[in-house]
Amino acid sequence: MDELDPVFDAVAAYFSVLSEPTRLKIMHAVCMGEKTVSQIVAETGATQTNVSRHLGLMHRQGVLARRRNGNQIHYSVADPTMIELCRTVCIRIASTIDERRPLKKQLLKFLPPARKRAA
Amino acid sequence: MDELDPVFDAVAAYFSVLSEPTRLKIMHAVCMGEKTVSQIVAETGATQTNVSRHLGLMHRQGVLARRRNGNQIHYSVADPTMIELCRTVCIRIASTIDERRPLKKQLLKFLPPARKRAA
DNA sequence: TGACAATATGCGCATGCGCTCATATAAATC
DNA sequence: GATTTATATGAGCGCATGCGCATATTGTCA
Repeated sequence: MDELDPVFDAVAAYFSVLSEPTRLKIMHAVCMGEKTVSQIVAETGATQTNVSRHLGLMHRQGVLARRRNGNQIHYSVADPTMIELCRTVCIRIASTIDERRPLKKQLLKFLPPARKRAA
Repeated sequence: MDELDPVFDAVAAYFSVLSEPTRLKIMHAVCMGEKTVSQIVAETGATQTNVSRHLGLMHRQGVLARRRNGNQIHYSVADPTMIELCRTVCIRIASTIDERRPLKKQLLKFLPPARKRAA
């Protein structure tokens, strides 16, 4: 089974991107369209340094795309699979904790209106 | 955005389970049916201690189900969404690294025969 | 009851990782 | 060129986590 090690490492690295609350906030911020670093900082409430670090990491991983416009840099989702995974997990968690209504409602906010009904 | 913090934490915790190679090996070992701890240890090549730790964690998270049979304990997948996520990521990674054929072939091993053709 | 097999757990270590402070780079504006 | 705005980066800290060794727990069988 050793020859599969690089496979497991790659998959683990992929999931690692989404295993951090701040990065998930960033995904949530840019999933509807590209955003400036400043916008992301404002939306997430995280430090500029910290946001920049995570953005750099996500860009290196191929998750986010960069676009420079003068002074500022716009980030957008480069890997739609990431969004798909987030939606899947949100649906799953929402169904798991049916008793906790407020949290469920918040989770469903992540779904586009169309799929909100389906769930 | 602060009121969404518990949501992001929950989603991050969910993905965290899959962000570790050894736990992915365990998922791969039990995804086709329940297995004994000893069997999982043999299949993954990891230490008994380490496997037991990960199994306990995954069980506490609701990912795996336990079943005691005399001396030994059988673990099985309790959350099918986890498998779905793994398949999604495997497909994604395989398509990303088209040039690295050997790795791609190994990734596709994770898919059931039916979907292997679809991908 | 004693010995052996299967699984879990306390403890300590080492590494990774997220975070912050200060500073560096880059572009715009004066 | 100097200042201001926007973003990135080096250094260091603290904590979480994966791991292994030894040992505890639980069950089986003689």
